[in-house]
Formats: sequence, C-alpha cells, structure tokens
Amino acid sequence: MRSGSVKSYCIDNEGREQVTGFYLPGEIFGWDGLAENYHQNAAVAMETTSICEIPYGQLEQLSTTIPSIQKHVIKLLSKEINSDQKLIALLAGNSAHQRLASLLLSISARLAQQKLSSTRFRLPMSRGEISNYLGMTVETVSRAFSHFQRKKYLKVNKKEIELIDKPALQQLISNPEARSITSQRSGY
Amino acid sequence: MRSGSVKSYCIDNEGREQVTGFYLPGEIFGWDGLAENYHQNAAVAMETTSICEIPYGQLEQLSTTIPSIQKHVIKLLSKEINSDQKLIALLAGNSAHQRLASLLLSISARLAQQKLSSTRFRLPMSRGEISNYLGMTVETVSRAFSHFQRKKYLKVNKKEIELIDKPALQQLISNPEARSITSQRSGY
DNA sequence: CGAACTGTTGAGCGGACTCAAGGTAGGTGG
DNA sequence: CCACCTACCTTGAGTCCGCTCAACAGTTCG
Repeated sequence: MRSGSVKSYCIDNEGREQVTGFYLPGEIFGWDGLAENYHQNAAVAMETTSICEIPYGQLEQLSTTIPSIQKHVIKLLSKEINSDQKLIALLAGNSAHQRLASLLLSISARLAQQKLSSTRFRLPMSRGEISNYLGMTVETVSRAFSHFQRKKYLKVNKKEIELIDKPALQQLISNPEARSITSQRSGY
Repeated sequence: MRSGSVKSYCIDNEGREQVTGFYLPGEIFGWDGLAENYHQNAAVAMETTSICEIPYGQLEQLSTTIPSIQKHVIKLLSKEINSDQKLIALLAGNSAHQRLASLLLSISARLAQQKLSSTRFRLPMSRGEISNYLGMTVETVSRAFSHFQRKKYLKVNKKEIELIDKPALQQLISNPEARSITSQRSGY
C-alpha cells in the first residue's frame, strides 16, 4: 500500500460477503492465494488509493539468487497468520464495544507507525464495513460510537475520529468480567 | 501429526486463553512463530499423541538446494491463512448452532481425508475447548448438542459422535436468515 | 426537487450468557 | 468395595446484550 486504503473480503458458500481485513499505507496484502495461484480474497479500494504491485513470479525468481528474500516472505506470511489469529481471538471472546475499541486502537497504532496522527484520523471504511468485519450489525456499531462519545472516550463526526481517552479504550478491551469464555483444562 | 490430536492456543493480553486450532493426524501445525523465531501459540496434546518434528533450520537449509521445498512451505503457510480466515468468517457471521455444525463437519471431512470414518468418531476435545474455540459458553455447546440430537441430526454420548443427517447440518450452515451482516457497499 | 444511500436513534424481541443445581465418570484412600 | 472428591457435562430459570424492524436526518446526485 502506497496511499489510501483497501479492504479485503471473501464470499462465503452462500454468497455472503465477509470482510477479512483493512489495509493502510505501508502494509502488504494478498498473501492468501499463493497456495493455489488463486486468491480466496478479493480486494477493493475504499478511497483513492495507490498501490505497488509485487509480481510473485519475479519475487520467487529473485529469491533463488537472494535467499534472504524468501526468508522475509515467510516472515510476512507468518505475521499475517498471527494477525488473523488476533482477530479470531477478538471475535471469539469480546463484546461489541470491545471489538470496536480494538479496531480503533489498531488503526491508531498503525497510523502512528507511519508517523501520522494517532489521535485524529479519518476512517476510510463505512459503518457497514466495520460491522461486517467485526461481526456485528450497523446499528450496533453506530450505537457503540455514540456510547463512546457520551463517555467522552472520543469524538466522532461521520468518519472523522478524534481519540480523547485512549487509556479508557485500552482498559475497556482488557477489562474484567468481559465474556471470559475460558477453557478450564488443567495443564498436561 | 502422526496420531492423536493437539490443540493450539494463545494467551491474550489479560491472560485469557484462546484456542486457535485443533489438529488431527496428517496435519501440520506451528506455522506461526516463523516470523520472530518465537511461537505466538502454545500447543498441548488432548490425548496420547505422536508427532513428527520438522526442524525449521534444516528445512530452510534443504530448500537452498531443493527450491521446490520453499514453494511448498509457502503454499502451506498460505493454506493456514485461508483456514484462519474461514474461522474468522465463521465467528463473525454465524450463530452458535451453525458454528458447532461447522466444526463437526470440518472434523468429519478431515477424518475422511485420512480414510477414517466420517460419521462415527470420538471428539478429542472437551466441551470447554470447543466453546472457547467457537467463541461461546460451555452451556451453549452442550445445549446445541442436545438440540441436534433431538432433531435427529446426530447421536452424542459424551465425546462419541455419530453423524446421522449430515445434509441437514450442511444446510443449517448455509441457511437463509442466518445473521447475514452483509456489507452494503456498491461495487467500485 | 426527489431518489438513493449512509448513518443515527428508538422499541421490542430473542439468542446466548449467567447463575445455579444436579448427574456422571474416573481417581484416591480408607 | 464403597465413600469421597474432583472434573466434566447437562439442564433449568432468569437476564441482558445485540439483532430486527422501523422511522428519520444528512448527503450526494440526477
């Protein structure tokens, strides 16, 4: 990603769309589909976006002469797996408010990594896309935003976001009594 | 995996355990952690299990002489990503009954791949592990099993499962009015 | 202006969680 | 062998979060 933003999504068996990721500048997407020369995910830009294509064939060829490249590729794939599993944990064990807070903080952190403001930013995605990604409905997303604003955690105006009390959001995520759903098997 | 079964899980920020996968004979696990020489996931056997270790360093070295190996590694990593994203879709867009049905059918299919019975099998994991993996509570898992049994979709006796009406389970997953949560953005 | 889309808010309902009680199986010690 | 303990599983009753349905406001565009 050079600039702009992209969402990736796949269509499940019954034609329903499932958003699988949002990508911001500096990030790479499209790691699926290397298995079968065929991408499970589609991707669309959510705003004016410029990207840099990396032809996999050439990358592969290059890696025969520079072995460190394939090592790096594998690292990136592995990172993708880890971030997917974070999302799994988020979806499996957290409430609607926690999920939205997580997403906002994730975006904030990723913007900071690009030396952009981590407290004031514009969400590239619609409420519908957020809700789909986080496994909830549009209404719940909207209500969660309103709730956060009432609580003075942030200010929201359409897609413009200003994070006011990041610690409060942080704490919300890692909160007690928050749908623990913990497996209770003793160790082996 | 040679024989037996393993679960992988990670510990989130607040010490809660999140099961990220179940592994059956013929499968490979541990693809995370290649990024940082450090595994995000832990893994424990759920029963007597024998596995075959693949030292990554040796694999890496071997791939310098046999390039097709790294291609294969990348394929497997990519598959892992795809299966993780299936789980994401499952968690994001499906009801409790649908999630359990999906898991049962997935196990059934994977057993079939190993030429084992796909209709009668023993679940290696506890109800608690299932509930954690699927993002629900133990009680809900238990009730879902009872429900399926009442509906004559399967027979369940502790961990022994007999699938009677697989098509019904299939249809349950890909059902109408099933929590669509569909993003409604027009195409680009 | 009207149509279409996105986002917000309210009322009501239902599925899944919580709390709590009982049942079953395996392990240990008297 | 039986009493006891400790998981693990099941079932019930009640509550609450988040979904559904619906109305309305703000934007964009023809």
